[in-house]
Amino acid sequence: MARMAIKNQGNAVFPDRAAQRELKLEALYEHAASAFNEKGFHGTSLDDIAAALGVSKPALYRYVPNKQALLYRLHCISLDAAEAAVTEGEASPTDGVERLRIALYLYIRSLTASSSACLVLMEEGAMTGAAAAEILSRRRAFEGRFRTLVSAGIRDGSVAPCDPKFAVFSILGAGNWVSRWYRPGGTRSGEDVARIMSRQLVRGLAADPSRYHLDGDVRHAS
Amino acid sequence: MARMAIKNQGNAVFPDRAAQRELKLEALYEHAASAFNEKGFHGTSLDDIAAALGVSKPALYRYVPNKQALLYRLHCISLDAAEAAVTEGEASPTDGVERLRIALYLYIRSLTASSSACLVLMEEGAMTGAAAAEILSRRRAFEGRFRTLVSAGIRDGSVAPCDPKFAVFSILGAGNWVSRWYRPGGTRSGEDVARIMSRQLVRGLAADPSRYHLDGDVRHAS
DNA sequence: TAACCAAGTTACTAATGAGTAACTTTAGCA
DNA sequence: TGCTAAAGTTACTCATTAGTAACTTGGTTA
Repeated sequence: MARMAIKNQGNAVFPDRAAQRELKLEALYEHAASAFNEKGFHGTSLDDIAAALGVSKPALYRYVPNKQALLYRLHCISLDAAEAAVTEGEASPTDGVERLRIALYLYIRSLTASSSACLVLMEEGAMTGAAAAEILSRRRAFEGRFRTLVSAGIRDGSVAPCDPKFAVFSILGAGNWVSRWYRPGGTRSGEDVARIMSRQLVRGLAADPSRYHLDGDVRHAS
Repeated sequence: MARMAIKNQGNAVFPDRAAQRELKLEALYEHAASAFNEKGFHGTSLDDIAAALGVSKPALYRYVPNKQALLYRLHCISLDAAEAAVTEGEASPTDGVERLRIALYLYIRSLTASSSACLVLMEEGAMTGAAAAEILSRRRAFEGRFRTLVSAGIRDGSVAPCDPKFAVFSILGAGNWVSRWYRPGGTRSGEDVARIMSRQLVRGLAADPSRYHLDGDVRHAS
């Protein structure tokens, strides 16, 4: 058995095993997230997920303590990406409306990049206990930062006066909806989708909409 | 068998009973729809719904043949309202962008008017068999009519050149999201919400966005 | 009054699905 | 080579839940 593997000594511990495990964990997250999105949390059984991964249900318990915890992890992944997007938007050295567009662009792009980041459309009541409260509060804080971006844009004159609450509901709602219809491998990349939609949506709020052209995005407009 | 019911002749048929039944059926639809929206189809048990209505589960089977059929009925109610909205928009004697705005306004208003009309955010895989195909195809046709409105607007010059597919995904996505956060009894009526959002969203697509002012909608923009 | 039927009840069944126990196999390592 | 633990298996348990059967009650009609 020459699976001797000199690997263990110097640097990595169980180099293969750990890497394999990481890959499988990611595959689990991807499959679980897309199944939850399509069939809902309660509509997806662990047997379904296990079968899709080619293992038996108890094998999943080596990776995740239980179904609720799996859902919680997925929501965290999703929120991490969302928060990173808005953070980068906030930090951009430009005016209010552009910061808003950048945050929205990055957020939509994150939704198209991986199913794991797509739990936004999920039924809200699926999570229970303290975890539910935590996720809900992060989600609200995320929306709050978008509202602040809108308010700042109104103050600096780059966003037309409007009610930030509804403005954010509009643009984030449209963004969230992407996870419903976007599937990788279509004619448009995730970046394309994010660019087109973020422009279109922010154009509706801009004090000077002419800054945002849609022309470049025309397809079959006869 | 003279239960041809002489009662039947004059005016009302089983005046009390039938009216009661109708009311209870509507209450069932409302409760079921809002429960499905919050907790998902599979996350909502018939026992839950029955308890909320103050009856026992088997009583529901006097009103609906089974759980799938209940879901189907709710989707039909939802689609009836949606189709009525787009039909009225199409028939409005104005230009393309305004027809689009009117259709969107009526659609959003329908979502705020009753939980029964709100199944849009539901997990798609919940319905099975021929019914699923029928609902999906009606939903697609509905979206297609919106795309046609956008294309017509581009042709008559009232809508800025853009990809109708993404334009419709944006505005309907934002509209659908309303069913997630809107609850009757807030500071804004369903009509308010529909008016504000439809204006804002269509402004992003209009060839001349200055037609759509957001100013009237300002609230706490500090 | 008697018959009837709508509307509801309690008590069940059959299936599904989350989670556990106990066993097997294989990879890594001294 | 032999030890160890990770990774996975089959076989269960227990709770939940869609749907059914059989019975009770009360209003409506002849």
